[in-house]
Amino acid sequence: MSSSDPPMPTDAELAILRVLWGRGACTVREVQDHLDRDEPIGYTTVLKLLQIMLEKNLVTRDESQRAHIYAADVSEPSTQQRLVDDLLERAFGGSARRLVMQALDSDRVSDDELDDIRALLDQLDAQTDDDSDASTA
Amino acid sequence: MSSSDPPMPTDAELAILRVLWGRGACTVREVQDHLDRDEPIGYTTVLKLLQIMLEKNLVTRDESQRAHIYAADVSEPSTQQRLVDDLLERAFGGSARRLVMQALDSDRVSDDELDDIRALLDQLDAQTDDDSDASTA
DNA sequence: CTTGAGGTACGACTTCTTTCGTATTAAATT
DNA sequence: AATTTAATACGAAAGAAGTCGTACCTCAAG
Repeated sequence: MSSSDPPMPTDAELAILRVLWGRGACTVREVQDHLDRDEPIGYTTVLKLLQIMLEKNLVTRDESQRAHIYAADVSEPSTQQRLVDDLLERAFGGSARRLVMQALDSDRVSDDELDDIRALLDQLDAQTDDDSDASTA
Repeated sequence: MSSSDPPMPTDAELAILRVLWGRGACTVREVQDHLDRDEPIGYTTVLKLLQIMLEKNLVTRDESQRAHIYAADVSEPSTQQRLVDDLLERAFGGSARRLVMQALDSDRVSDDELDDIRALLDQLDAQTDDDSDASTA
């Protein structure tokens, strides 16, 4: 294996990844400028974090220019999936149902979002049916 | 304020809370015996964690017996809610829709669970309508 | 050539979490 | 009463995460 299992990003690393996912490859300064934290964060702090993330293979960097350009080396969905799975294990005993219910039961979900989710449910139903059909074959 | 805002439980603390939620009030030894960790964990470690959790108001204890009895002082749903909200902010930019989709998109969800979730969706639709009516009053 | 702006590298400090060793206390048993 | 057993309390070490200061490098402008 070469880089099969990237480690779970820490809090600060996740904040940086979110910038890279949102804006694409960035210099250190760009990342710093677009982190939205409560507290402002020093330039060298961001730099150091990116260097650590490079070692962990969470990002890649292009050193061809003087200002190195960093890009995410893990995808947003796969990272989110790992975070959700982790929370699922740690706090919900693996029950996705209960996690989803907690998520929905916050007041953060709009009607439109509910519609979207309902659509996804339908789609999953179809998939699950396909699966069971396939598994009986 | 007296104890209005309990802090977010750490990993080890959450594991302990899960024992207390599942089994009700416990002695230190009971907690230790029912923690399912990869590594076994020392008695005094559990004790120390519970003492810290007591200071943080995550648990209460009954000292009337020689072996103190600890009980969760935060509820499972409210804690789960806070963990979900936290993940929502940190990784999903507050979009519950996307979190739910990640959660559902794992292969962990059965048909029955999907039905449950659909039922909750319907219920939420009703609630949302009620809320908008009420908020105009 | 000198200087200064803007970059990288890296060590070190702080705080938080987890862990356990050791001291002490209290009860029960002999 | 003495001893053993089982508990609590507490200090402190080890590790991880986040933060920044400082040193150094490079290039371009004067």
